[in-house]
Amino acid sequence: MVTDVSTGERFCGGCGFVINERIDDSGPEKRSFSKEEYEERSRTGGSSSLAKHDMGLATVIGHYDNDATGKPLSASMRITIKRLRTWDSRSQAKESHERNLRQAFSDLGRIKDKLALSDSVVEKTAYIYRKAVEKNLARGRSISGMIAASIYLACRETGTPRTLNDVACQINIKRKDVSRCYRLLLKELDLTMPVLDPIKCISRISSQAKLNEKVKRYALTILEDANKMEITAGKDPMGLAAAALYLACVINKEDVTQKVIAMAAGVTEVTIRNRHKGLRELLDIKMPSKTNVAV
DNA sequence: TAAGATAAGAGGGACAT
DNA sequence: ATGTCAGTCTTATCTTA
Repeated sequence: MVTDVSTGERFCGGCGFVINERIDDSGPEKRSFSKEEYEERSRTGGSSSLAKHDMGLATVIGHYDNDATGKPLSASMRITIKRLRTWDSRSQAKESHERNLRQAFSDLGRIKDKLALSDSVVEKTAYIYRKAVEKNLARGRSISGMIAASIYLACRETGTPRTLNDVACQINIKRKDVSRCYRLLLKELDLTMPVLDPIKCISRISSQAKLNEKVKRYALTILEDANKMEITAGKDPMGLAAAALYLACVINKEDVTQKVIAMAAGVTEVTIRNRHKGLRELLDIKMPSKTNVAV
């Protein structure tokens, strides 16, 4: 059992199931939500403003504290009705949410194997997806898109190396749809994803491409310099790391092609070339005093 | 064959209207 | 809310060493 201090939720540490929510979760936000829901519903049967006053015939409980004849309710009755109203809207919202979750989690189960996800990633995905559904972010969007974004998010959080492309391909949807949902989740759930650490990128690429330690360290110093010169802003960290590694290879006379590194980094050779060019210009400024290496 | 160059196209952020 | 703009990355094709 874990308590999320920021939201006050208590949830199972094992499966991410939310056991109970904070009581003032149903503050002003909730009221406006149920009102919308309300008008939406009442529109199915004629004029909306009339439907709201249809003297108890609607399937939802009206939000005016009058009785059938229009007279105000007594204080105690008002409280009773208020509670009924809460449960009324809650049960309706819950039901559709549950349907959505069932569908989503059955999808998740199928995808888990395809992407070789660990259990903890799956749990995290489920937790994220639940939050998304609670916030009504899933409405009007495809379940697969949201579940894909949740998976990607969970991977990023747990440091599981899966690219946006990996996820999108396995779920059979377009990459851009996943990334759209992903960004939405980041924004709406107030999550901040640390920018991919170039250092981690370097070790990942070099292990994938089987590069030696020396090159790795050299690439790191290149990246540090690049950071100081502020030419890294807005660039794909993977591409940057790949270019630094490539440059380090060239300088150290390692026989590694751009293609190998590009494959390992998941970027194209062109990107490596572009970054590579920039890095070389940087080195030309600062190299001459140091080692005089032919490039 | 690997590396470099170039061009067209896509997706997204910033900013103004 | 919608359109425009600059910058990035990708794909594809051609040239060069």
